[in-house]
Amino acid sequence: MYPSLKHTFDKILKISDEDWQTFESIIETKNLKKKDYLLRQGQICRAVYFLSSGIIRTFHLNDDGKEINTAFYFQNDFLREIESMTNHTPSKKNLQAIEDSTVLFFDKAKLTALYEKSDFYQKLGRMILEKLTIIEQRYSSFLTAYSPKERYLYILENRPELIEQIPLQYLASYLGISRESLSRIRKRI
Amino acid sequence: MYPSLKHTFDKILKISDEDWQTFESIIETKNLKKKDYLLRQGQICRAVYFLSSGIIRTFHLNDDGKEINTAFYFQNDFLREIESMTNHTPSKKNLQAIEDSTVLFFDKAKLTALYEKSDFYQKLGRMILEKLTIIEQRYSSFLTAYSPKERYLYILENRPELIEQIPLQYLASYLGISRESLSRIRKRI
DNA sequence: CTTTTCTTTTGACGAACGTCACAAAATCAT
DNA sequence: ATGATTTTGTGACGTTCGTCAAAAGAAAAG
Repeated sequence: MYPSLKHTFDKILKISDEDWQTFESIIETKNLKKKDYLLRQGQICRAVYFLSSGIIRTFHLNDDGKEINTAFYFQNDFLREIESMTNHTPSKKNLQAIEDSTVLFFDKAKLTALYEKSDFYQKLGRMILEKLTIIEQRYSSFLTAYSPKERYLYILENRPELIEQIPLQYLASYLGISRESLSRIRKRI
Repeated sequence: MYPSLKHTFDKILKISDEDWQTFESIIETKNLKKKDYLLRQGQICRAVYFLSSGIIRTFHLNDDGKEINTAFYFQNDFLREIESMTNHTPSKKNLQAIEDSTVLFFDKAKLTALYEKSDFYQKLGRMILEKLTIIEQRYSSFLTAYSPKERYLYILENRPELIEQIPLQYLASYLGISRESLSRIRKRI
């Protein structure tokens, strides 16, 4: 079961049959229709999520009540909603399906129990976090190092799936600009 | 020895005398004069750093050759230069002292050996990474959710030490704007 | 197929930004 | 102390941005 998750684990740190069997037993599944929420602002996040299929976005509302998108997830991504889960605090962010999606999730309490059982999970958890931290660092460099137009061109070059599959109104705030400005940047090619 | 590091550890995860003694044995120290580099772009980062005293900045050059500052570190901060260390790839970033600084560093190979010895270090490492990831997530939200002026006001309110102790020319790129624009925002109060 | 709803584009306008050049102020080194 | 260097502020200018309002286009619902 869950071959794509197993494959994703294996790429990070080869998982033994035994460890995988134990891990499989804590996996739960959730199906989301387009526009369904996986997590809402204010809720406490109690699980680690792995996107099995579909597309999910992270967004929050700024002081003006405008939606700010800070992440888009595709197949085989781990969702980076660490703050709420780690600190047991209400999430500032929403996780919402952009397309019908299937999410695997691993309950935090069960995961903690696994951490005690075998070193392996602890190590895997650390390595996944390393990857997530790197992604976040790259995103903030991306936002500070480039102008709006350069950011769009960068995405066009390096993450075309965002432009093809994410509504432009969502993508705009991810690029740090308004909907209309993104439209005009696209026009200027 | 190293009371502030021990205290910082304890706040994250209570460290036993035994674990601390083992850990102490791998600690090394580096003193930096103002403008000295702890790490240069292109070098491979081989240690985790903890800033014992002083101020350090992270910056890199964008395509126009302009310096982009993406982090400032103060006393008792862990430095977030994860990508190069984790992936053994040349660093894209520079770590440079803004003031005379003392850095504790923990060699990656020695740290890995500790990870094998006791679960504790593995867990501590994971928890530190969780904190670093949260910081990075907040920074990117900060950049996308607020206008340049709002970003300055936010820093003024929440991180006044940046405005007091970081040269404005460095702070500007951290806020995602030009030196001159920051100067004008300050003028408009 | 048609209507409704949602998304993207366009126009107009004022504000803010980046850039270049230079001036003023502060800091450093001798 | 004083001259050199670095940092910060200002002026001018063209460009791009955000906003509001409305139109055009695409997608969803009946």
